[in-house]
Amino acid sequence: MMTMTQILRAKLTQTAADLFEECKQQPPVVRVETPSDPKFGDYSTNLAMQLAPVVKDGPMRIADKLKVALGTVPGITTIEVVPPGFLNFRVAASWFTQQVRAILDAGKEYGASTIGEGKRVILEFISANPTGPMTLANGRGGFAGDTLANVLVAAGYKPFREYYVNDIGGQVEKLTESVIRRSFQLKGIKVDYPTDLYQGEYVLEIAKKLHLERYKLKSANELKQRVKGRVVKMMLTELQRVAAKKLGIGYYRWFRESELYEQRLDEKALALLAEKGLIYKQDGATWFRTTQFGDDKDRVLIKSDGEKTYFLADIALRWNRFRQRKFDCEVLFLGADHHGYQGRMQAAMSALGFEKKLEIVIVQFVRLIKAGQEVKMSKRAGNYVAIEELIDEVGLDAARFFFLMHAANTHMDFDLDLAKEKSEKNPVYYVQYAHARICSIVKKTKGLPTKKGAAISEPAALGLIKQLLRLPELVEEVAMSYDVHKLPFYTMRLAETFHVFYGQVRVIDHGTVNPRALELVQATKLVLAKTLRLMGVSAPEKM
RNA sequence: GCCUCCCUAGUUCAACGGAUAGAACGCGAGAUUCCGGAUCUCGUGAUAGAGGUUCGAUUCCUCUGGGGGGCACCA
Repeated sequence: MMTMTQILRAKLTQTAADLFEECKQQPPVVRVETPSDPKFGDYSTNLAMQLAPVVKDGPMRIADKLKVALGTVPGITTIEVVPPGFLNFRVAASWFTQQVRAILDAGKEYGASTIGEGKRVILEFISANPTGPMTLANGRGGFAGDTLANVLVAAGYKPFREYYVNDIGGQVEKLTESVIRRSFQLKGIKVDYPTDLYQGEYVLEIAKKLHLERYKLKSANELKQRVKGRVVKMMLTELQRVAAKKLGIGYYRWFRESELYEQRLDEKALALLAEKGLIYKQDGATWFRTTQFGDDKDRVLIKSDGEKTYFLADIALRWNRFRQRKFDCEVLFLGADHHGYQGRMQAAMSALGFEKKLEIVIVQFVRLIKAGQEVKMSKRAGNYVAIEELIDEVGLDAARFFFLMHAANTHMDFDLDLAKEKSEKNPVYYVQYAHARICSIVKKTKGLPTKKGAAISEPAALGLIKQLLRLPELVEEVAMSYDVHKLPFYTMRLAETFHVFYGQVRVIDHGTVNPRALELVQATKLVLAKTLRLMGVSAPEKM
């Protein structure tokens, strides 16, 4: 089903091309909006103003020409030209009311789009090191990534959720060392515990579960090797539990860094870069000339001690994703502390011929406020609040909604003391209440006589239909911009519009049902539930 | 010092370069003899400062001030 914006966009593009020579060569990008103020019509475009510098004429004159050339458009009753050059369209009430039927007919498919063209896109998000509990920022990135994946499905892409596990390397070594030392301490053996080891409580818990005394040790090194494997496994299991059970995120795959080395993809990546003369040795280390691709400085791939950097692994990983597994593109969600990583990563992509395949979304930190004071959090020091605790406190729906409301690139504050109180004032309940109310109404209409009602044309009803019609556009918008925060704002708007409608139009009137109003309410339920599902938030029947 | 993100109402956040800058919470005043008052209606109140580009700037550019995060052979 075509939305009115799609119809108008197509019409206007064609008309502009017919009218102006300049538009034949390069078709203008036509934007059609739904103005907030009804006096500007139901739909509006600024095309004439955009065209003014191109065709070198006044916006008002262009708007007039467009209006005349457009002629009549089905469903449109009037076209107004308004200074400084807007074209405002008014839609027939009958067209709107017909759309309700169309939404219900589309059912679960309503809002779906084909702009994705079946492209396979891999989404990597969270990917916190398996060295401690997930942070609030991890959760924030996780909700955004998961939601975007849902939207991409609706937009016709084939998304693939992946968690990249750094199961080897310095951080894992450090955690293992931490666990071993804690184990000794548990047995009453005095060992020192340097401050650069992991300080969190969870290290003790792992140490308790490990029962180190059962190991028959030959050497400290052997102990470490055997413990390491188990520590990683325990941490991984824990992360998987939190993701699935607490965050409500289902990953298709947990990809281990060690898999890359088992497949020798690091060597593959090195060979490719060497072939292009992009590698050199200095001070015993192997360097990659990322400066040739706009990076500030060259980067190390293999350290002088023979250890491979995560950067090398990340390059090998892209080879795996784009060449071996043939993904068309990737969206990578990174914490703000990694933003300096973008330059070298994109440089590597250019070097390997993967230009524009990798899109990086930087998710800004969550600042925790406690008793009016900012809490400085550090994973190593163990003095931070895990996302799991927050969800236990306020519930998954409230947590997801709250985090999703904030655009990824803005810093956000989270007041922990107000978490509980805030959860009751969380707009998610406002939205869910609208859904529950609708379910209740629909249930009550069962078995009641139906009144022969004319089409509904109350302003509140038309306003509600207009909101419902926004969903398909929203899905496309979010799929292209990754602005998932638009979803919760849309549901709030939709719920509000519904509540207003509820106050003005009766579905059940003195024991009889107005069938047109009932249809509209059912369509609203469908759209509300669909949007909430995209966000991973439940749509309760009652609350 | 260099790079980057942010600065909008008392608070937390919205607004592809468009028309009167929107919500939520807070505060103040109202609304229901029938569908869920976790609702609705009205009021309160903001673009950090100075320039620039533009028909038009919260949005783009420059400078200033304030805050977050980077600037490793860590991730």
